[in-house]
Amino acid sequence: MATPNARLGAAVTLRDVARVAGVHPATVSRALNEETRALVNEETAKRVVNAAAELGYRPNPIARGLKTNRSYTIGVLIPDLTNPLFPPILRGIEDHLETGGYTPLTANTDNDPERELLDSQAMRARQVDGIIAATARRDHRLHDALLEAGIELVLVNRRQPDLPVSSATADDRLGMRLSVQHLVELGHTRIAHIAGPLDYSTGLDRYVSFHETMRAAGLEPDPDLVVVAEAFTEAEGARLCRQLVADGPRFTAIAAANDLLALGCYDVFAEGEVRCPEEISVIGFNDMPFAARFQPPLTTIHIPHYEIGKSAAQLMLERLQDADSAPRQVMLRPSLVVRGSTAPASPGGEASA
Amino acid sequence: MATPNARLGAAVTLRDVARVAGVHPATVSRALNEETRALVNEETAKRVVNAAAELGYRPNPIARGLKTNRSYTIGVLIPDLTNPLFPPILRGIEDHLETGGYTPLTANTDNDPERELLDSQAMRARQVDGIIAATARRDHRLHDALLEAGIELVLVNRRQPDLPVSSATADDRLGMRLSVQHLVELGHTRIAHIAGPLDYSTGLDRYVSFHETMRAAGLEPDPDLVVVAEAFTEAEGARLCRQLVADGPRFTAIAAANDLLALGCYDVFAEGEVRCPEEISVIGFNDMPFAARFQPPLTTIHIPHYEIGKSAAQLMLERLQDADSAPRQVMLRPSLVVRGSTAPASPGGEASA
DNA sequence: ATGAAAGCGCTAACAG
DNA sequence: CTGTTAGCGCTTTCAT
Repeated sequence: MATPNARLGAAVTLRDVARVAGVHPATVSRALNEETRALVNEETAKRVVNAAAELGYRPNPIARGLKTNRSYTIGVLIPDLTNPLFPPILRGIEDHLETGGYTPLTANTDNDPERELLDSQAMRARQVDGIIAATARRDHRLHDALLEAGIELVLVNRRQPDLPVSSATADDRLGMRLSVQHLVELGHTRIAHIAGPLDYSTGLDRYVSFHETMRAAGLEPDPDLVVVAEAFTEAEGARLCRQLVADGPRFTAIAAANDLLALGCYDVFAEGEVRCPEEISVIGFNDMPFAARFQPPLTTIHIPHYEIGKSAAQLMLERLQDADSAPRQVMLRPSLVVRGSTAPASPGGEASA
Repeated sequence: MATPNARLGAAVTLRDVARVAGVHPATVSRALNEETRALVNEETAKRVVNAAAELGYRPNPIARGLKTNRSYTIGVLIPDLTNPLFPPILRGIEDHLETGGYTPLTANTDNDPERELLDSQAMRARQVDGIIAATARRDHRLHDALLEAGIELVLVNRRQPDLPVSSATADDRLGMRLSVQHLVELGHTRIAHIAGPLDYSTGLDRYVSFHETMRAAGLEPDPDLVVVAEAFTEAEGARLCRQLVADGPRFTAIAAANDLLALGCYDVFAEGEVRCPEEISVIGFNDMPFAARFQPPLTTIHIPHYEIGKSAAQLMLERLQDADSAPRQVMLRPSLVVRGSTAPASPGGEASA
C-alpha cells in the first residue's frame, strides 16, 4: 500500500525512479541516457541506475519518440512476403538492424504504388527513422515524399541509378551474363528471353544484359524471341512461353528473368509434351528455396538474398549515423547453379509452331 | 510564409486541421474518431473531415498511444520467417489486423525460448497491446510473463489446451486422420510415421492421431515404425527415414508429420534408389508452396495457413475489444491433396533392410 | 551538477 | 454540441 509503485500492471516511470533515487525526473533522464550521462555526477548517476534496476524500470520508447522524433524503428516495404524471394532478405535486414538497436516494421504493398505511399505515410506517422523499400518501381514518388519528410531511404533488391539513394542489390547484369553464357557454352544459339517487367530495375538490368551478352557471343537476339512479362509470376511465365512456343520461330533454350517465370514454362511444356531439358533448356534466376526439388531440378542463378538484406540494413545504419554520408550502391555477386533444366543443344530437338 | 502550415517536412497535426476547419483541436479529435463522431455536429464533422483530407492529415499513433496507453501494435513472435509455413500466416495476421487499425511488429526467435522471452520484453517496452505467438512450446513462461504485464496473448499454429489462452490452429488430428486414411484406402497396412517434436502441439496432435487412426482401421501401429524428429526439417526427415529404411521392418508407406520431413525422405530414396511412390508412398503435411512441383509431386494435407493467421488476428481483436471474453480455440479444417507421391500398395514393392 | 518548466500530438474529463 | 484544461512519459532548454 505504501510502496511507491505497485508491481502489478502499471509501468514504472521515470518519476518513480526519481522518487526512489531522491532526484528530479530530468536527472534520471540524463543519468539513464548514454549521451547525457556525462552531465550528471557519477555518484548520483549510480544511485539512479540502481533505483531503476531495483524497480525494473523500462523506458517508454513511445514517449521518448514523441519528444525526440526518433523511434529506433525502420519501416520495411516489401511487395509480398509470400514471394519466396523476400523472407531471406527480411531476415538479413532484421538480424543486422538488431545490432544497431533498431527494429523493423514491415508492410506488404502488393506492388500497389498507392498502397506503398499509404504504408510509407503510416510508417512516417509511427515516426520510423528510415524506410527500406523493396518495392520501388522506377518511380520517384516515394523517394520524393520521404526526402521531404526527412526520412532516410534505402532500396533493397532494386536500384534507382538516377537517384542519389543507397541500394543493396545483386549484380543483375553479371547474373544474366552468367545465365546466357551457360546456355551458349551448351551450344545453344537460338535463345529466347522471358524478361521481367521493365519498370523494375531487376527486369531492366537483366533484359539489357541479355542483349549485351548475346551480342558479345556473336549472337544477334531475335526480337521475336524476347518477350516481356507484366509481373514476375508463374502465370505470366506460362502465358509468354505459350506464345513463344505457338507463334515463335524455333529456339532451343529460354533464359527466364526469374524462377517463377521459368516455372511457368514448365507448365507449358507439360501441356505440349515438350521434354525439358532434352528439347528445350530453361534457366531461371534467383535460386528460390527448393528449386533443386523441382521437376526437373531448376538450373538458375543463385542470389545471396540474406546478404542483400544485411547490406541494406548496414547502409541504413550508415545513413542514420551520418546523414551526410554519400549514398552507396552495393552489388552482391550472383553465381551459376547448374541443375537439371539445361542440357546441350541437340540439333534435332527444337520447338516449333 | 504566411500559410498556416508549411508543406515541407513538419507533419500535419490536429491543431493544423483545427485551424483550417475553424474549430478546437478537441473537436477535430472527436470528429475524426469513429467512436466519438456521434458527439459532434454533422456539419462540423464534415468540415473537419474535409480539412483533414485537404491537408493530408495522418493521426500520430505515437501521441495517441501515449495518451491511451495503447499502441495499436501487436507483437508477432515466429520461429523463422524463412520456413515457408509462416509467410502466409503472417500475411493473414497483417491483413486482418489492419482492419482493426492495428499493425504487427514481427520478430524471429529461431525457436530459442530465451530469445522468445527477450523479444517479448522488447515488445512490451514498445507498448504492444498484445502478442501473437507461433513459437510456444509446451512451456508456460511466456504466458505467465505476459499475463503479469497485462498483455494479451494469442497462440497461432500451436495450441496449449491446458492454458486459458486463445489459439488458431488447423485441426491437426483430423489432418493426420485424413493422411492415414488415404494410405489405408490405397491398401497400405505397414505404415511408418515420422513424427514431429512432441513438445509442439502440432507434433503431438499428429502423433496421437496417427495412432488413433491406425487402430480405428484395425491396424496396430508398430513401435519400430514410429520415429520422432527433433525438428521439422529436411535433415531430420532424412536422418529418420534412413534409419527406418536401414534397420526397420518392412513397410510400404510413410506418413510424415510435415512436408519438410517428407522431403527428407525423398533424399534417402534418391540415395538408395528406392522408387517413390512405386515402392514406398510418402505423404506430407502442410501443403507448402510449390509442393506440386516437387519430384514426385507431393501428396499432402492442405492447411489453410492464411486463414489461420487471419483467425489469430481476429481472436486478438476480440480480446482487445473485450478483455473478459472467454478464450477460444479455433481450429480450421485441413484437406487431403492427392498428388504423385502416394500410390496403391504393391504387394511386392516393399523396402527392406 | 541539478531543478524548473515547457511541450511533443493527442484524448478525456469537465464545463458551458 | 463544442471549447477549456490537463496530462500521458519523456527530453530539453533555461536557470540556478
